[in-house]
Amino acid sequence: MPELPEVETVCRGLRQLLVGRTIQSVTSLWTKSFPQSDHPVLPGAAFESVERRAKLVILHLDRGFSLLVHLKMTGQLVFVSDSGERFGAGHPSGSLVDHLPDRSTRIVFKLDGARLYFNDQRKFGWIQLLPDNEIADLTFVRKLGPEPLSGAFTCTSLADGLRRRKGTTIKAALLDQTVLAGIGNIYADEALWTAGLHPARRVASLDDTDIERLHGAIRRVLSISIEAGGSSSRNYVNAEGKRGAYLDFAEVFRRQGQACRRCGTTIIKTRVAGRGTHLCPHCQKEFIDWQE
DNA sequence: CACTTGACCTGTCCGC
DNA sequence: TGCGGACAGGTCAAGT
Repeated sequence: MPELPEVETVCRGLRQLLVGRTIQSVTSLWTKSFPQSDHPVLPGAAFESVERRAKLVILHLDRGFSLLVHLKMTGQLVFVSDSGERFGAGHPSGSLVDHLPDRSTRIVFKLDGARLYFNDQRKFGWIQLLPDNEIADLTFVRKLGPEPLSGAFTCTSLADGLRRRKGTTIKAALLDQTVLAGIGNIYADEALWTAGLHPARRVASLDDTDIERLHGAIRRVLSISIEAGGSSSRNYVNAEGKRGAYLDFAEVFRRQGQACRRCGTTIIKTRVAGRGTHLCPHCQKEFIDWQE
């Protein structure tokens, strides 16, 4: 599930817990999750820094290599110290991952004094080891659009990105990582409600004001979620195995049948761009493009 | 080129 | 209670 706010939250946690630690060994329980798990550079390598790009976790090691981790739908990176001490136990949003490894555990990094678990129920996620200087050359990294919370993401850059997707719906365009990086199904729905735009609106029908509202909505929704520690959805946990709180504040996602907090109309769930889509039929009017 | 669909997997939930 | 089918937060490779 993890989208930008969840991946950002995981990265912030790992930065505190991982940097300075050394990998002692790597155990693979599912080869396809990390085909290079027995690479000779790994034992003895230390974590230097943690970075996020789009929904990608980048763990920089010394020795000039990095581990790239994509959590896809159900991936988790959970840090557990050898003492068994549970970080943040008793946190209000609670709900810890209990005993690791469990049946979703695919890769175990044994560190000095701790373990890092890569869990992934649906096995879509992956880990890749590669030299630092090759990260930027990866095709899918090169194609990524701007980071929505960076200065590079402006109304103009959004309009430029959308120009390439004029023929499709605004929801499909927001999910396109080459338009902007890091939005997934939850935050697409949330941003479109915030901007008052119907998900099935054709990109070509948006005017400058619409794009301006959408730009602001994207930034606001993502910032609020990061502050809340990401969403509280089923498969997402942060580096300490805890859930976030964002869905407590969600306006439409998984709120079908409940009242819109802006106008009281019942939120509906439908299908747009092949994905479950939540919207308020009053605040997000379908746009009819008249022509004689 | 741009858009849509299917595939990758496991688990859960819902209706019969 | 069991079983089949739809669906789940992502993204690529195919297809049109």
